[in-house]
Formats: sequence, C-alpha cells, structure tokens
Amino acid sequence: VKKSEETYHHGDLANALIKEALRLIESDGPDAFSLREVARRVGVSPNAAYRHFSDRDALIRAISERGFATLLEHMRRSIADVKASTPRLRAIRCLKATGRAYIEFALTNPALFRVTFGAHTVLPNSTSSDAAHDGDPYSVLSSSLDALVEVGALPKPRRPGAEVKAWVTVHGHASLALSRVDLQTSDMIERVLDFVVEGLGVV
Amino acid sequence: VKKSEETYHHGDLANALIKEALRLIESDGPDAFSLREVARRVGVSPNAAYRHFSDRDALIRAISERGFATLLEHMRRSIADVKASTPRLRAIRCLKATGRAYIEFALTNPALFRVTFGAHTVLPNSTSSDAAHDGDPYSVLSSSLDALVEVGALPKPRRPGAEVKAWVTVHGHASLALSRVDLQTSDMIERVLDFVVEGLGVV
DNA sequence: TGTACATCAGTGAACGCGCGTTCACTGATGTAC
DNA sequence: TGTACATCAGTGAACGCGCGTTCACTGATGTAC
Repeated sequence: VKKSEETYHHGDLANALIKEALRLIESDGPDAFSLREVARRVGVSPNAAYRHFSDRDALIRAISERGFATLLEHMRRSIADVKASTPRLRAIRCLKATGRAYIEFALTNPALFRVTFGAHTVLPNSTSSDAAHDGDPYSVLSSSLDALVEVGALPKPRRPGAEVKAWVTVHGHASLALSRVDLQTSDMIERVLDFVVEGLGVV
Repeated sequence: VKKSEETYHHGDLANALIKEALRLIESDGPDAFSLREVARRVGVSPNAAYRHFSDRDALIRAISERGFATLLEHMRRSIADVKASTPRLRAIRCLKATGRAYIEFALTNPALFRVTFGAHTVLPNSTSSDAAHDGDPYSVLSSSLDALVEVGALPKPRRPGAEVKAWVTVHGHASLALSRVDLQTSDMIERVLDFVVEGLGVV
C-alpha cells in the first residue's frame, strides 16, 4: 500500500478512488465529481476505474455507503464517550450524543452529507425494528430511545414514533446549518438537542 | 401571450423559460437541467435565453426565487384557510398551517424544493426580525409565533429561538419525506406538526 | 396617417471542452508442475 | 527452485455527446416627425 506510487499495479485502487472522490467532492462540491477527474487525481487512466466499478454510478454508490459507515462510526464513538453518574442521565446524554454526532458529521463533511442523503439514496427502513444489532445510524437511534424507556426517563406511551421525531429534527438542523452559519455554533446545536429531549417528553 | 406560437418574437420568453425549466426539473430531476434543453423545449434557439438571463446561473437563480415565491404564496393561502372558534385555537392552527404548507410544497415540487434550498442558496436572515411585513417564508413563521404569544398560548420566555426549532423540524421532515414514502402520509405530517407545537411549550 | 430608422428579440452556425465509455493492448503477478 | 502460462490491473487512443457560450446576422416592433 505504501510503495504503491512506484508499481504498475496500484494495489488498492478501489479505495484510493473513493477517498480521492471524497476529497474532491468536499473541496469543490458534489457537482464537481466526475470519474475522469477522480482518476486524474489518483494518477491513473480514466478507464482503470472500470476494473473496480461497473460505471460512474457504482462509484457514487460506494461513496454514499462510505458516508453511512463514517456517520455510524462517529455516532458510536460519540456514545462511547458519554459519562454520567446515573443511568437516567446516561440515557439522555446518549440520545443527545447520537444527534450531536449526526450534526457534526454534516458540518465536517458537508458535501458527503449531501451525497449520502441525496436524491437517489434509499434510506434504511424502520420496518426492521428489532434493532438490537445497531448496524446503521437509524438502529443506533432506536436503541438509545429504548434505553430511555428502560431507565424510566421516557414514558412508554411516548415511545412510538420517537425515532422519526428525533431524526427529522436533527436532520433538519444539520441540513440548514450547512448554509446558515448562525446554526453552526455548538450553542445552537445543544439547543436543538434539548428541544428534541423536551419535545419527546423525557421526564 | 396567447398567439405567441406564431410570432417571431415570443412575447414572454423569460417566464416561459423559467416555467419550462421547472417542469423539466420536476420530471427529470435537478441534474437534468440545462440551458439548451430548456430552450429546446420552449422551441427557441439556445442563445435566445441570453436576451433574458446573463448566463446559466442567472436562470437557476430565477428558478430558485420562483420557488421561494411559490412557497410563500402557499403558506399565505394555507393560513388564510384556517378556521377556528377561539383566538388561541386559531393561532395554533395558523402555526401548523405554515408548517403543513412547507411540507406540502416540498412534496408537490420535490425538485424545486431541492433547488430552492440547494447548496448555493442564501437563505433569508433572521436578523431583520421586525418581521411585520411578512415578505418571506421565515417572516410568516415569525409572525405566527408572535401571534401565539399575543393570545397567551405561548409563554413569553419560550418565545426566543422558537423560529429555529419549528423551521428545523419541519424542514427535516420535508427533506426526508422526499425519499421516504412512509413520511409522506398526512398522518405523519400532522404528527410532526403536533410535535412542534408540543415541543415549543404551547399551553 | 405614413415613413425612416433605432432598437429589440430572435436565428443559425460554430467554438472548445470535459464527460462516460469502449477498444485493443501490455506490464505485473500468482500458480501448477 | 525455475519456468510456462493464465489472469489480473493497468495504459493510451479514440468515440460520440451535450454542454455553455460567442459570433455575425435578421426579422419584428416602437417611436419621432
């Protein structure tokens, strides 16, 4: 992987293309993306990409998946960092951590965020709702809401539909913050997280 | 305007281009937009557009402005239709009407919604907050929140920051509903509107 | 009311560009014996 | 350990395409007298 510059065979071209595509998109916007430009930046001929992706769309899909994975990882780390003296406090802070991670991800990777939640993205479905495995961002959110119920911080009757309420609010803040600097301060972020907690009826 | 098909001079080309651009975007997605394609559909040579728009970007900007205007009109009409027996109920329903109009606008004109709130859009600023004139969607929201305070439905201390909370939530629902059919039902829309009202602390 | 002429709003052809994708190819690598 | 050969992962040239934009133009319209 390290001496890849020298060899005829790149070694890890698929990953290199995705990485470079991310950098390109992040610096010049989602519209600047093109297969040729990415190949150019990696230092490879345009059609080399076709060894790894069937076409332009396949590369975009790979980028989008990378986005989901990054978001998921960020949420997990954010939850892992939570410190609290009581289970109730811990559950509340974990919920807020998921939302904070989501918004921070958007602000740190604005273009990737747009691609990930772009027009053609099929989002994870809420139907697979026994979300014990936490394989995607939505499941992580579900679990943290379940935890709130378990510790008695969220009345059971208020549990249904809580995912959508939380997600919608956090997603809206993340989206709008991309073009409104006044929403980017951590103060405003904490405010919306508090709004979610309140609105859900956490006691 | 009616016999425009016959004449050499179109008569209202600027408007015709915007209208056709909207139709194109709505049927084939924002990426399908091109100056040439729009001109082609209007039945005019590609460069005729340059009589009315300095370049491609100017046309896009015009489309985006049209989007804001349509949204604003839709919100106003939605408010005008509100019926209520008490001032308090009226104020609450007006707030919900603005949100409903916003979401309905997004669902009715998904591509326009994306363009209007796209990457390069500068959104109205909350600094011009003596919003008595209601010249943009944000001001309409502000006014309806003021009305809630006036009738005593919203405690004054809860007023600050209410715009952002409401807007963010509604915008998030609108955005996500574009790719999630399960959020498109009027049931889910009413649910998120109730969530906003509750979360704001309306009594 | 009629005419001269400036101005307006379109045409048609052409430009250079970067794109996605395909083709026939070749250098590097891994494997069987 | 050495060699033959299949396979893998890249190259380089070319394609057709639609794009935004510019050029010199012309037909239609409005205005001054």
